[in-house]
Amino acid sequence: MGVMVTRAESAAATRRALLDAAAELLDLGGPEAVTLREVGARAGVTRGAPYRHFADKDSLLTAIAAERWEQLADQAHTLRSGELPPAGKLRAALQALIGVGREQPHLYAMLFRWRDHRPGPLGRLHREVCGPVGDPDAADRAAGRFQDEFLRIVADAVGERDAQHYGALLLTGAHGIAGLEHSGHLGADKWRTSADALVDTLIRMVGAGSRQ
Amino acid sequence: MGVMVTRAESAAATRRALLDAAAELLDLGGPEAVTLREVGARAGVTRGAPYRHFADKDSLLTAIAAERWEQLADQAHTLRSGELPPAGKLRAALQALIGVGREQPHLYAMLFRWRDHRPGPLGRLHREVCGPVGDPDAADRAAGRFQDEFLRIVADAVGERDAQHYGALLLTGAHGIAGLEHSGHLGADKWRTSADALVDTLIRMVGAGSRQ
DNA sequence: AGTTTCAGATGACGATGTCACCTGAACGAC
DNA sequence: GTCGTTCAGGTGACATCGTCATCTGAAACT
Repeated sequence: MGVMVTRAESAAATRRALLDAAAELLDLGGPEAVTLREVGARAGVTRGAPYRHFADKDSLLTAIAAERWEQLADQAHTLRSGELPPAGKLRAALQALIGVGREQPHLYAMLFRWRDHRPGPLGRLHREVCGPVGDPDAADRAAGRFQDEFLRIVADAVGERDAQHYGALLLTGAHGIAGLEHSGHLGADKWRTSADALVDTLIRMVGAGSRQ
Repeated sequence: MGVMVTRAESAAATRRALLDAAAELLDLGGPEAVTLREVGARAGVTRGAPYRHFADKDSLLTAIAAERWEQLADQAHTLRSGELPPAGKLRAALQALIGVGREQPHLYAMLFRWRDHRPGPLGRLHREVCGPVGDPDAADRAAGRFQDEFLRIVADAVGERDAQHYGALLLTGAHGIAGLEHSGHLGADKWRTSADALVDTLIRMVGAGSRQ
């Protein structure tokens, strides 16, 4: 790891610093707190520098989500080839997702955000001149990779036949648990239960339902 | 319905117009599209008028969510005293929630938003002088009313014993289904299923699980 | 060495949330 | 009925934000 000299190395380092700074700000105060000025300042550059690496603010946030999806996909892949029992793998995969929602709620919201895929009114043209800066579909592909891994885990647990239906049921279930836990609508005294208990019940029910 | 003359009537009409305009803009383009200037313009007033009726933009959006929760609570109440079979009531209640997510996704997101309960850095003081303008806890109370009604429906369907646990499971399930349907992560070819099918499976499983 | 490329800096613009201040009409007391 | 009060709404202003056009200096290339 020599000193940064080449322009490519320097640019790559800046891009990484921008991503890290933006991710930190996202965790702290949500998308609203991710101002390009503050991101640039924390990365040691100025306001407009991010536009050399990302089409706009939205692309920067999407890139962060893409990296997290990659992590989750790798984690699921490792999990799949592990030695846990099938139900245990299911539980671990769902808990991994819920864990993101618990520890990084703002980032979690980005993971399941509507993909606007906005072409960019003017930023698009600007990027066409300066060349492409990032794959806007990267997040979708990474999310797809996680879903594929998860689908395999489900198939190993409940069989290939209904893996898709039950997989969707488990995924939506975990997503809802993460969402209501975060919004505070679950921790109230009204529902005397916990996210962990709900996940376990969900897995148990799916297991029972698939065996009959 | 005479002509508006009294100041109270005029103010109430303006408040209603502001809520309607904001709700429309919210449906069209999300919270970002709800600009106080445009809301004022559609309500026939100017920029700063909303501050006479709401502490800030966030309070306006919260008031919209509160009204929708009221509707949902009333709907659930009517449903509870209806003649549908218990499982049918469950299905209708969950579908009502999912329906909001399907037809008014931005509003739906507001329903389950983290309640910041921000006291308002300066707007709070301003409101203390001009008097309170709206109950910031109204949304929470209305949401609680819906949850109470739903909890009763669940208890009628699966028994009082595990109503809380299974109620939470159903609610989180529906919430997750609504969320993934909206984000597009469910409609993909990967998960060959539908929101309706998932809801039915969920209810069937809960019914089976509670009977054993 | 001279030319080109390009990451980053800078100035500027429009939009937005918010506040302080102002205005005119409805309201209450007499 | 008159007069002072209250208060819904209008207006100007400010800070902040995303974004774009333009500029600059150094690395990269010939």
